[in-house]
Amino acid sequence: MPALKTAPLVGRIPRQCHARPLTGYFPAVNVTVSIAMEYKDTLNLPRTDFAMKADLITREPARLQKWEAAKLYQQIQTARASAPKFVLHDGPPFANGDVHVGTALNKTLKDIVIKYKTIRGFSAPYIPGWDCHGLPIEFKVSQEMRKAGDTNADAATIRRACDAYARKYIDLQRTQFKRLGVLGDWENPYLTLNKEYEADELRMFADIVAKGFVYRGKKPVYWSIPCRTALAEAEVEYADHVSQSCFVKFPVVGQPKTFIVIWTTTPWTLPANLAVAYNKDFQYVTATVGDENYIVFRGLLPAVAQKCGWAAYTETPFPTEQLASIEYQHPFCHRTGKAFAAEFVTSDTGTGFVHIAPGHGTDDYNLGRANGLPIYSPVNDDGALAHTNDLPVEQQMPAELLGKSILAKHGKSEANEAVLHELRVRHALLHQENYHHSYPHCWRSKTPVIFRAMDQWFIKIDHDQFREQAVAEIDRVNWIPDWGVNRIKGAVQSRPDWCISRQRTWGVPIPAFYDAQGEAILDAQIVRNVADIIEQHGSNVWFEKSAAELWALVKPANWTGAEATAKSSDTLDVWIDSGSSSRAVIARRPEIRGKDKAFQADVYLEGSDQHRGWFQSSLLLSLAGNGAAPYKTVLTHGFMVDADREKISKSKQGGYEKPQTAEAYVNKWGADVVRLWVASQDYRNDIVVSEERINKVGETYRAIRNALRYQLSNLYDFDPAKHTVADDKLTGLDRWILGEFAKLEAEVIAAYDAYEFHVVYQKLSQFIAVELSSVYHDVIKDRLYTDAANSARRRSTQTALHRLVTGLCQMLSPILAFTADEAWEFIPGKPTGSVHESELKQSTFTLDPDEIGKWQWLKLWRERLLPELEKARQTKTIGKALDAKIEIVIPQAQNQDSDKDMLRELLNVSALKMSVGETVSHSIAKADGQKCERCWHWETDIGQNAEHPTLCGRCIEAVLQFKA
RNA sequence: GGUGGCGUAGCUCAGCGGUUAGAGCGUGCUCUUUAUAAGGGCGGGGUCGUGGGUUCAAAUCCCACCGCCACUACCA
Repeated sequence: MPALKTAPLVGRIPRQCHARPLTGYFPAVNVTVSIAMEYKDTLNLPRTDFAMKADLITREPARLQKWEAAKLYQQIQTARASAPKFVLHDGPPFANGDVHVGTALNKTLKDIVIKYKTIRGFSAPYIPGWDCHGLPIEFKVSQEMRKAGDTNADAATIRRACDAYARKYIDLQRTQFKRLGVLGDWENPYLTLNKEYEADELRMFADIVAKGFVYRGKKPVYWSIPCRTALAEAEVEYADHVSQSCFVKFPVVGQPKTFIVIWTTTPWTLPANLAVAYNKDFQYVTATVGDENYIVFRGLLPAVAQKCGWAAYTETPFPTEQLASIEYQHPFCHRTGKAFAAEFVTSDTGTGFVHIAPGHGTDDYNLGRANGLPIYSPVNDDGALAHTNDLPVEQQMPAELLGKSILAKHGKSEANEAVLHELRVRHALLHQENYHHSYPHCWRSKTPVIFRAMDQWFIKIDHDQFREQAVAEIDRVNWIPDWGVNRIKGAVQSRPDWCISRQRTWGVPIPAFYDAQGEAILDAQIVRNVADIIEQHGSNVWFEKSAAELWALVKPANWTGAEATAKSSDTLDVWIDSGSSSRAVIARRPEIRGKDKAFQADVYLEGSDQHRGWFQSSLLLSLAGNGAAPYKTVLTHGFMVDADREKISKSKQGGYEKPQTAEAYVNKWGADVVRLWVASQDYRNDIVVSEERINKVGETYRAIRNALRYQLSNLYDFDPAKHTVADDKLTGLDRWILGEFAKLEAEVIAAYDAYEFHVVYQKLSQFIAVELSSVYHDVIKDRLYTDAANSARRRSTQTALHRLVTGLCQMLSPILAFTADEAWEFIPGKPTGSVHESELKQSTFTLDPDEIGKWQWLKLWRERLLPELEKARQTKTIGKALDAKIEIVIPQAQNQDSDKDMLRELLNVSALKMSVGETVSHSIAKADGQKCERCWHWETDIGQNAEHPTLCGRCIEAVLQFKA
């Protein structure tokens, strides 16, 4: 119960009373200052310990401690044990670094959903997770070990260090997430490094292996040179890049001085050139320049001529069908190549001929395969040019090129330079220029990736109509916003086979073996056996034991295949880790297990980049391994962007001056302001991060807080059990606000249900500013303060206030997790200890149609008369509204005295006269009579009581009751 | 290049075929000192991205374009 600030003492003279000569304010009344203050003490002025100043920075951590001590999350779960279930499954953030604002946005949105579902009576458990494996951690750890002088650590040792590193950041991030007010089972999160998780992931993998999805193949994959590993689609991002593009002459065999002209942006792939592609629908021409003939696509000849500086040339048609039999000499290798028709050859850039290196591009690979070319990729793991076994050595690149590094340093790539030099000395280079375009980069090292063919494990997307099934499954899911469906469909429809092997140590091992011939052995039963031993010992067992030991442990009893002589050292793509959570978490944890389908959650909620990331990997794995999508609804949000609308990326290079950690924002504004800011903007678009915007949200926060404070402060003597007034006995004004409030509640609930939190924010803040602050709260001051404390009218208004503050706290609580709970504690007779345990049931309060009509009439008059009062104020006829009396003339007496009183109250004037006349009119004048010392109304009945000569009749009654 | 999203007052958002386009915040002026490091009132502020079209009527539907953003694509 809130402590009373001051006891209402009659007769006691407060200290401050001499601060101002009050006599001037009470004209025609001969009183002393001390008596004036005495009457003030008979007013029911607001009292509360709910502070005006939020002081979130200190108050929020204290409340957090309180929640933890009370085990609030567990209490809520227990209380909702038998309630209908709502499961939001957490996408695991990466266990590295501080919590970024973008991650904070995501977690806050999830928490708003969970808290809303909980307050609507659902059982909505939240099990947070972390993604623990992967390159960034391995990088950091290897770096630290190198600094410490340890350069020769074995895989198991590195992995133990990675484990410790991940756990350290899980602890750090857990603290930061909690600080945001996110409630959940923080003591039992799911971690992709847990051995139970790894085991379930491998069992899922085993199912997919058993169904024939997994194969080993040699095809071009994204390769990150610094990371020395293959990458998946989800691990590349696009960035501007300057390529050293060039136009190159390929001499045609048997036709001296005649060349096919190709254009490439990657000169380093020329040593891998095995063919040239053309488009059979194009018209080609021979351009003669001096004594040389160049074959190009006719439509591009002018552009090529301009670039290559051909001042004058003649043009003769070259029959396209002859291209099929043409043979050309590689410009610097001792081999020849052929031309093949291909549809992907376009007419907008280049020459109409595409240089084909089957080991370095998807189109090239497919064309090469179709025409029996070797998948030749003369690049080693270091990203340097090298010979391979695919071609006779004498046909491969000259020795000068060997060892040249492809990776650009200071804008120059050794390999490109060397190839260009080779072309120049052989007079094969027609033109060279920088070409600006966006190019895929490694998401971790930020360097351009290369396409490189090598032996990898893949999941076959077109296995057994799987791609079509996936697309069909996508249509069964509810995507919010609905354009998300196009995103993921596009991603699935166009994606190549999934390269799932990584040449790294910090990950779940691919439990494959090799026989003496080097043939890979991947068997579902073996994978399951490995899962079992990993569940016991953790995945390090794979790295600690020898191939022979492992083989003995996991070889199936009825094995008839080849004997293993070596084990795989590859690990699984981390997207397999997090993508397996439907099996390893949803189906595993009883509190979130699905009813119809054990592995299926109600909602996934992540940033829109996850359409090609977690949404996709989860869908593909769950569909392949479980038979259906792991979610019913997928909610997507945009990103945090700065004032210039640039994405604030976690891994952005260059960095920001200001730290973009959640902590920085929370420490400056408090979690509730951050949460309110998140809620305030339409998260389906990007969320703009700027001081200006957060500060504005801070203003709204203060308005909300003040409204709650005003309501609480006027309930200090209200006991709902004793004083609640029945609906039909409430005054018209109170019924009106409750009617408005019921409408608001319906709108807010609808907005929450549609996950449109910015609408919740708008509706709530506007209701507080318009209906409450400028109308209701302003009008009820008079009756709350001056009526007798226990009068029916005052209790009626308190009944309304009590309902308002209760409902407001509940509607606000998903967003203002701390403040709503803080205010809740001050509500007399609150139904539960914390607002987060309470249940928001939709109100059934409605106004009668004639009441609604009456209020329309009243509001119309209020709108009409307020500007008139302002005019009177400006001419100094009155100061405040109470100094005025108003007369209005209406056509017919459709309203009774009570309506007249209501209008007077709504306008806060001392007197209102209503009369019937021909035309509508109104007039404003200074009020008659004298100003009552206590309530400041101007009344004509002042001075009728000898004991209280300065009071009006109403106040005399109140004061007499007060004394009694 | 392709696909998608967005573009309404300084800011955040409503409105999504029908009266002079709304709200809050901010801003200017002002009242109040009984929510007081609070509260009230009044005012200013918008070619609803641009240009066409459909319609009696368009911010709202259609088309084109412009701008911003995201995704996508080895432009070889």
